[in-house]
Amino acid sequence: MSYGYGGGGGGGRRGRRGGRGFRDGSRERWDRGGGGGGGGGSRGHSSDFDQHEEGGGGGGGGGGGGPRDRPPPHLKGREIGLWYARYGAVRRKQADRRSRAVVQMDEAREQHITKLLNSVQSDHPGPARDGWDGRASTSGSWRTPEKEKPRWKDKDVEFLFQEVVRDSSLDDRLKRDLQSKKSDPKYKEMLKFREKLPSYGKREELVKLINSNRVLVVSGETGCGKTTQVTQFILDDYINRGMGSLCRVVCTQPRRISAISVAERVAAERAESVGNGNSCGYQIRLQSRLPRRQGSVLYCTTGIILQWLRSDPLLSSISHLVLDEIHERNLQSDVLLVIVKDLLNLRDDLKIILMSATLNAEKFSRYFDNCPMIHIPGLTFPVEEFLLEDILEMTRYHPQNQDRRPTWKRGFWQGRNSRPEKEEKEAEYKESWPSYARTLQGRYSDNTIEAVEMLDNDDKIDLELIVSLIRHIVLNDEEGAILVFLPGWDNISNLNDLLTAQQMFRSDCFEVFFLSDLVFIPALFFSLPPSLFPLLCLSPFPHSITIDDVVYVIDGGKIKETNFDTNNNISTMTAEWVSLANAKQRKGRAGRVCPGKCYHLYNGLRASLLDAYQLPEIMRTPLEELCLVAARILDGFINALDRAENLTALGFHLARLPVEPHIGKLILFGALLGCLDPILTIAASLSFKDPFFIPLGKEKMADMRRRILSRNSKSDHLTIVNAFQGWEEAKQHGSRYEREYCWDNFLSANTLQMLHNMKGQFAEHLMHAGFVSSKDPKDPKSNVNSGNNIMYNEKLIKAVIVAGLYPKVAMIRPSHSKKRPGPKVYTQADGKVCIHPKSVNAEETEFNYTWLIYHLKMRTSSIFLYDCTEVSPFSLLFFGGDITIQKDDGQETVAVDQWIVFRSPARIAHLVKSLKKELDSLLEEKIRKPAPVDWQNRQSKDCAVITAIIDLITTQEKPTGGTKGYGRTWASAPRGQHIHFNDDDDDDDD
DNA sequence: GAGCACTGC
Repeated sequence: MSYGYGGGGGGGRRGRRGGRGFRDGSRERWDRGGGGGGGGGSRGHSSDFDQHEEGGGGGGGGGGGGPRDRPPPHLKGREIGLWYARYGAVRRKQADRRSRAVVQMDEAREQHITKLLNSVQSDHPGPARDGWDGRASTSGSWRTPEKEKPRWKDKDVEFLFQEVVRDSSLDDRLKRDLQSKKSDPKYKEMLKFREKLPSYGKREELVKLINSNRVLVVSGETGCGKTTQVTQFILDDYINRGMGSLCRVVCTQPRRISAISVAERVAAERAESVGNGNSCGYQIRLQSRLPRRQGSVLYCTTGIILQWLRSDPLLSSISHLVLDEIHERNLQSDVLLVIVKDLLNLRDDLKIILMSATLNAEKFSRYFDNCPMIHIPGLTFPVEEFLLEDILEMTRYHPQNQDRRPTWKRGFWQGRNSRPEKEEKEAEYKESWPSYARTLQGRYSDNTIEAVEMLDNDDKIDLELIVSLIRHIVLNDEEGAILVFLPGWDNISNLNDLLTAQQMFRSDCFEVFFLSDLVFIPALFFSLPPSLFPLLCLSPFPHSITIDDVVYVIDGGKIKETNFDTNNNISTMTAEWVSLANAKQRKGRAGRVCPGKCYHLYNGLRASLLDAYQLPEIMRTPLEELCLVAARILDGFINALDRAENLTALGFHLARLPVEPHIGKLILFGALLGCLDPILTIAASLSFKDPFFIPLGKEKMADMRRRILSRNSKSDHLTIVNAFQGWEEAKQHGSRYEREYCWDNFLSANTLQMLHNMKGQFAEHLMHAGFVSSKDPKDPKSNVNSGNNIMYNEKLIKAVIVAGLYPKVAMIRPSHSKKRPGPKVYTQADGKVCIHPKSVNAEETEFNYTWLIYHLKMRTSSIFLYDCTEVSPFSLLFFGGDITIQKDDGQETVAVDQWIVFRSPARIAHLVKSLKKELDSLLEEKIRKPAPVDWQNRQSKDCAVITAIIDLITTQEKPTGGTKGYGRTWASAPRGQHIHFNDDDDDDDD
């Protein structure tokens, strides 16, 4: 008989899901250390079980040995399942207790640390404050760092602070230049093109409206030329009126790539090169080509403006601020809108131009007190639309292979909505269905009506239907490219497989292209014949392709959406129904050059229930991220008002780093603990993206390369450090080696270069703040503890990762299951979670310790930890939360935040706790008065305490390695006490 | 066994 739920199992499992809920079920499993040892007692109505527990549990030799425990014979059905569930919980608790790592240190260290503590503790009488991250402290030392940091001294930015001052000789020169341009053949040719744009026809009206209003909304679809023309109209109007020097237009773009390409386009239209002090330039993070200070147009990302606001809350150097693509409702553009509205009260000379798609232009006008709007027509051809029932009728398709499993057997989260509004929508849909089905009768065949109903019962996109539709178009319609919108890579890959399996699509006349950057949704690009698309075939940059050749659009009806589930406090990413705005945008992809057709894979009822727009990002984002944006802006305002004393010292520094708080903390610790270079690599990749890519079909190979690069570190973060170091080395040997290295290891050279640049930016910040003495991340003075070129200090780096990312901790329980390899992982809040398959730890079976630290956790098909690093007890004790020392069931333990429990003699635990207090107060002091640690002076208190801790972390925890299950060092699970779980034991959680 | 999309003096 197998362990788990036999006959009554299904019922038990469903009951747990439906009844008390996922989180309650999992929370029970946690041994909270302090909270009463006997787990069974609190819920025990089953005396049979309790007796049994006492009899079987005390043996101590592990569960693997004796005869299998069984439920008492009088229990039946569901009771048996419940008995096993409780039995399993107690057994796990016992096993966890047995498997707790032992925290110890050798006698010499113990004496050394005792002595050290005696010598330093006299320095400050009171106990160290709770935690140094500001959670509990209200003490005065948390106030602003004592010396005010100098303002940013970069040349590029300095001029932005200068107010626009009229310069009449410049006015004259700009006017003469513009006049002479009119005879420049390049300019004239460009002008011919510009004059054909719909926005050019509105030139005079636009200029008039901008000059006579403080805020103007310009609406118009992509392709009407508003992004490239409106800025130029403003500038040229000023120049022509002899006041060019007073004009400085800044136009924000949501994406880096568009800021560059639009600036290049505008420069070309003005027969100039971009930047170089000319009339048009761009600025994005770590990359800029700046125009002249006065009489110019600057395109930049929205984030750049948000950063400027910190130094110059009034944006005093700008005369016109143009916010482009605000209909997208990005987090950053929404935040900027709020700020701009306030800014209008402080600056009566600032002009604001909001550019949006037509769809929601009015909303923005209303937000700005019904400011005037102007509409620019687009240049599009009519597109005929079809709904699911039309498609089924014309293709005579009948669904096969429908998922007929009962709903509860499908994935747990499938069909579950994070937001209550979506549940309501579903209910409304179900209620309206019968009457809608009646309206179909007579207009459509019975076959179609039945098929619509069948497809309605399934969440998945029917890819066979898409194949059938593509066949129909190819056989019955005019020639033209077909663009398919699908919500994810797996859909695209599967559709590609289905298509290429068909004889008719294997001929040379057809070619399938993948575009991943198109309108932010992976889309399958299907065309005939391929000769129509030389760009597609030749261009190494898919996003530079125009899709003017698309005549047919197939809209799968779904879009991937990130959300934040406030009930369970977790980020999610799921495929949801598109909004009307999405559908319209997809439809717009057909008919760019001739009339087109658009096929939506949802029925008329669904169409009537679609939301007008997606919920804006600002409503779907975790508060942490929002607060950060707000804090950074407010920091700028507060600073300007000289009230920075409200920020803690740590907050003060974190607000200045262009990263989220956890990563900022990581960076500061990397500097303070002298291992800057590797930590900055990790920080850059966590805040941007990891440099690995996984091509479709090469997953296994890519996994293998990553595992090799991990060098058995059990760490995705160190894998990235290794990859980065390998890349730096390869680059030194020349670009051919660099290319080969990247190719062999599935690395993106572009991403690695970006990481490199970001590291430089971080180091520069640290230097300006006073934490390090050089802006070179590799400076030896910043890396005294990094290790050497051949071997970096793996253990210390892992400890610093804990310092930055804590409390994002997960617990590992071993699994020796053959059918499901890899560790079983639990977090305190979510219960069982999965390590994402791209992690090097996804299938790891040999861990040295039982704790992981991670950065990104998201719920998609399951709850995944996307990146993780195995970490040691000492690193959690010194760099985690509050330490408590207590006895648990006779065991002497030391725990971090009551949850992460180790066995440790009380004597040692107290020593560790005192040393951590010293570390906290020292770090607090360092952050309050930033200064590089003086590693030369080994006698200094800083150095002595930090060195003692580094010594403990690096020498007192030596896993012997090479064994299965837990590490077998005396600092980990003691010999002879390995935990044995049965192979079928991993069936107990969801 | 899985990868919507962006962004940061």
